[in-house]
Amino acid sequence: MAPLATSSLNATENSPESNSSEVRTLAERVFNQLQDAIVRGELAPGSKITEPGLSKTYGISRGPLREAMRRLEAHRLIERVPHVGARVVQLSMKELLELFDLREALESMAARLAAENMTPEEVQGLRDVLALHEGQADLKRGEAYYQREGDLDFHYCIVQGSHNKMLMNLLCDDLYYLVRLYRTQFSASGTRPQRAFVEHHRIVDAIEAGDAELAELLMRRHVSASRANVADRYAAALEQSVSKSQR
Amino acid sequence: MAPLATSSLNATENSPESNSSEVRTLAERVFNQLQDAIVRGELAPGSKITEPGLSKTYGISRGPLREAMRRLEAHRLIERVPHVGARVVQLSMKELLELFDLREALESMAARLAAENMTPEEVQGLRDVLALHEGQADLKRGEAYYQREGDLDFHYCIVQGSHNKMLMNLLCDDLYYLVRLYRTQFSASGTRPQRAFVEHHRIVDAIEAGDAELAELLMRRHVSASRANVADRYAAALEQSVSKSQR
DNA sequence: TACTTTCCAATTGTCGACAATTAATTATGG
DNA sequence: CCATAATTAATTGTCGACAATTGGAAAGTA
Repeated sequence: MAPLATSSLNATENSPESNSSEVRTLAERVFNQLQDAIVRGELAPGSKITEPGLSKTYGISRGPLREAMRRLEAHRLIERVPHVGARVVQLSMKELLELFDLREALESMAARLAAENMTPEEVQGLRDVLALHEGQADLKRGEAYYQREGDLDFHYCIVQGSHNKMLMNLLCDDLYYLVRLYRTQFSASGTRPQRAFVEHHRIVDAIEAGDAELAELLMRRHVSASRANVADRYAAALEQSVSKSQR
Repeated sequence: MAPLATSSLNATENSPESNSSEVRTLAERVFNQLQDAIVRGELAPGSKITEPGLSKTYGISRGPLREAMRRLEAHRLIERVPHVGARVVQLSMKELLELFDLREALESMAARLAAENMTPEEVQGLRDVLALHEGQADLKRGEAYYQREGDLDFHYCIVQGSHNKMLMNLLCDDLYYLVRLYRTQFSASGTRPQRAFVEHHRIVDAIEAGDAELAELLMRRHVSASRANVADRYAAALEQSVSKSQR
């Protein structure tokens, strides 16, 4: 399995109409487009989306559109109520922290399995990904590396390395889209500079050494620290908005 | 949140047409029917299901039927290929073991959270469920308690007790249907008599005591033991079929 | 006979129209 | 003026028909 060449994740093409050679059906294409629009924040969280509206916007009939919406619902990117309509999900902080708890349990497991099952080629691919990110501008500027797409590429690779298909489906097909969504919803350009990057390296070291226990532990800490950081920043923002309203 | 009164799980009505007062749409109803048919094994694993066929069988048009099938696909009960068709999933042993790994990670987490968050009323509900099962015939006969629906009720309650919505969705809406499906596919009337039942009691004890760490550990062991049991039985069956073919 | 090519039947994908339900608006009475 | 009820507009649910794609069957050739 080849390592991810670029920071584009999964099969999430960029908006330029995604090459039609790979997308075999209309519903699939509009699903990708909608998914992208939601994750990027172009469709505001909580906003109501209507079938005739989208039907006109994307120039397709309601048939395939409904199919796309069903898939969005399955991925928990929208919420539907029978006979009422659909809205773009709006993650509360509670749900966001729940999401982190899930990631902690699942990704630590993924790291353990990766340490047991990853091939040398796959480990090298992991290192390549890290090297690639290392050269990127935003990391050099000491800005939020771990909050960017690149971070997910790393986690993505490890999940692939677990060789557990069910886990791959769960994390990559379901949860990671929510993670990306949150990053736009909370405009999380967080500041946890090189530390996350160092942690990534340590995790890869453990995986390469085949130390499953250590890899699991390090990944659990890594996600947990990320969670704590998000919670802290949220508490701080809340504090600030409170003091501001008292002024 | 009231404990489950009976051994019927979730909203999975029995085949008797599920009362239409709760099901608001045709697609939803046929989704439930199909789900039931698959989990019960009435639709053979790996068999191809065709839209016109089901359309006639259930007496509805292809529109809502496709919607139901999309939901089945999201729950991983069927697999669809564009322009080709859909088949009922057929779990390999490898995937089944992967499923158990997932459950181990997620349910141990659920047990920990349950120990932290469950209300006394909910704990009482858990005890009621166990008491209910204790009186059932199949347990008394020493038969496979942990392989029956009742077992899932127990796990279901604990997941609910975690008060983590994301976790609840993941386990109850996605994975548990697969677990039930496996039980019919592998005709797993396994023989792990009262042991599982005792383990259940120990877990509830830990939860009631608020001992999160212990609850997590016990649940992890419980699922792991169940997994090992399944793996052993499979290996034995394989061995037997091999020696039989050599005869 | 074996292999390729052509054709056809069946299934899936897409569309537009109609029915059912909901939310909002207006009308009505206290 | 407010609350309640009837009406209306809009949206979702459902249906049947047509177009596009696939897999296999039949025909043809080496």
